[in-house]
Amino acid sequence: MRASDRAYEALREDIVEWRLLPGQVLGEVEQSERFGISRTPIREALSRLTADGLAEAHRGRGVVVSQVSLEDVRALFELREALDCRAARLAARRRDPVAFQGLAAELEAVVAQLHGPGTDRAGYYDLVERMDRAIDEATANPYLTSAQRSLRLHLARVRKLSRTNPDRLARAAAEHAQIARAIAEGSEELAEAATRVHLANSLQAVLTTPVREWVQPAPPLEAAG
Amino acid sequence: MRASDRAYEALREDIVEWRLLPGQVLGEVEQSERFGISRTPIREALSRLTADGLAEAHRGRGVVVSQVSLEDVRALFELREALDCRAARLAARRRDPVAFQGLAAELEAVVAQLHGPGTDRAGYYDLVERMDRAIDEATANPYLTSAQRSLRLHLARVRKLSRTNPDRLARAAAEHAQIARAIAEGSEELAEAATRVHLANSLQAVLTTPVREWVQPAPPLEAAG
DNA sequence: GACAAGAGTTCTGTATACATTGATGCGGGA
DNA sequence: TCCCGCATCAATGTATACAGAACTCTTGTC
Repeated sequence: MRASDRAYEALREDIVEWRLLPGQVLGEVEQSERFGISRTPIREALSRLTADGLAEAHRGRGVVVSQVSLEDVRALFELREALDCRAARLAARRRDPVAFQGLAAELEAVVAQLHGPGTDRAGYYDLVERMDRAIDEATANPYLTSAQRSLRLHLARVRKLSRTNPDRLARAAAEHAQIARAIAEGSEELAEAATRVHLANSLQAVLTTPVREWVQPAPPLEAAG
Repeated sequence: MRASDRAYEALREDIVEWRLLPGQVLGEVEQSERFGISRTPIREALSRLTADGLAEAHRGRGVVVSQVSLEDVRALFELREALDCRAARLAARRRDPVAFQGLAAELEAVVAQLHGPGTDRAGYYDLVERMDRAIDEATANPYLTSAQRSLRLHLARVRKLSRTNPDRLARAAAEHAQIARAIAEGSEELAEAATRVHLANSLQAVLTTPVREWVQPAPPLEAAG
């Protein structure tokens, strides 16, 4: 694996996991010393982060981690509605029924399990990721999948801001199961409707959950680390 | 302006304008000699092209211009329907009425002019570009705009494949005028419907217009020029 | 004659040195 | 006391050298 790939993925994770806060300056020399590699692969990593929208190149001041505001959350969910609804329709049209029946069954099991004592967040999130991949595969549209990939990066960052309520987790799983069933049945209308319901509830949950701070304070100029 | 920016834009134009054909290998040394700059800014330019999807990094064989197939056209228009319809709705909701009334009037003038003797393609394309920007501004959604920017790059490349029929040009202008009027009136439903009509007709036009070749032949290994 | 193994060559990936540009802080003047 | 301008400096932008890997051509063997 290339050094630039390692640096890119590490920095991306740091930003998504809020270990690197918005406004943080990502100096080339600083990061190259941190990873023990030269500036060249760091430059490529920062370039990719900028293309992803996770960072912005400020002329003369280098690359800084991008801000996330409440307005961004609205904008992200607007784009998500456009992409997810279309993806759900296309997936329902071209899906492998068995695959989505399986996902629906697994999701139902998670719903039942989340109503019990244990809360297996990791298992649920893994299942959602598999369902996203299954939808991407079913849509058979690399351009749509590419747009989704970029969008999910930002959504993951926003999601990490607030701790999802356990009750909401169970309801989200039930909504995902509904989407999977609709796709398995091949009903485009129902798949889109179920997606709309899920997105509306998800946005509601994000907006009503207490978050740390939407607008991060100006970070210290000296590097954290 | 940075050398890497110049190289990126020049290469991007070359790909969109089909001066660089799919499968063409973009060697770092070759391109650096062509632009008279070193490999470093060329690497950054190629990296951006790869992020755009206009080129692909082949392990060991460098960066090559990406292919465009009939399947890609279908996929692009599927994504376009998702993005453009949502953008039209949002623009109708948040638009500046005067701006879109002005665009509608200009488009009507172009329609009348295209029905006459002269065919001012450049003027029409410039007007469409201004309308795209106006919609981007009205949606007030940087993530949606970013997705549109990427998509339009690929669409421009596809569009250059076939010469648009003059009759189709006039009808397309009329459809654009319809969209602008709907947005100016603030009717989300009508804006979306008009967009759907335009996209269906555009796709139809692309698919029925004789094109050079959808699948380009394997390019010569030696660089062209 | 065909296939496989090896050496040569050419490419990418990385490191580092140099140039250039923008930021910062100090001093002078209004 | 505030503002403008210049010098200093630090960080980015670029060039180039080196290392490693992949492809290709050649050669030998079956």
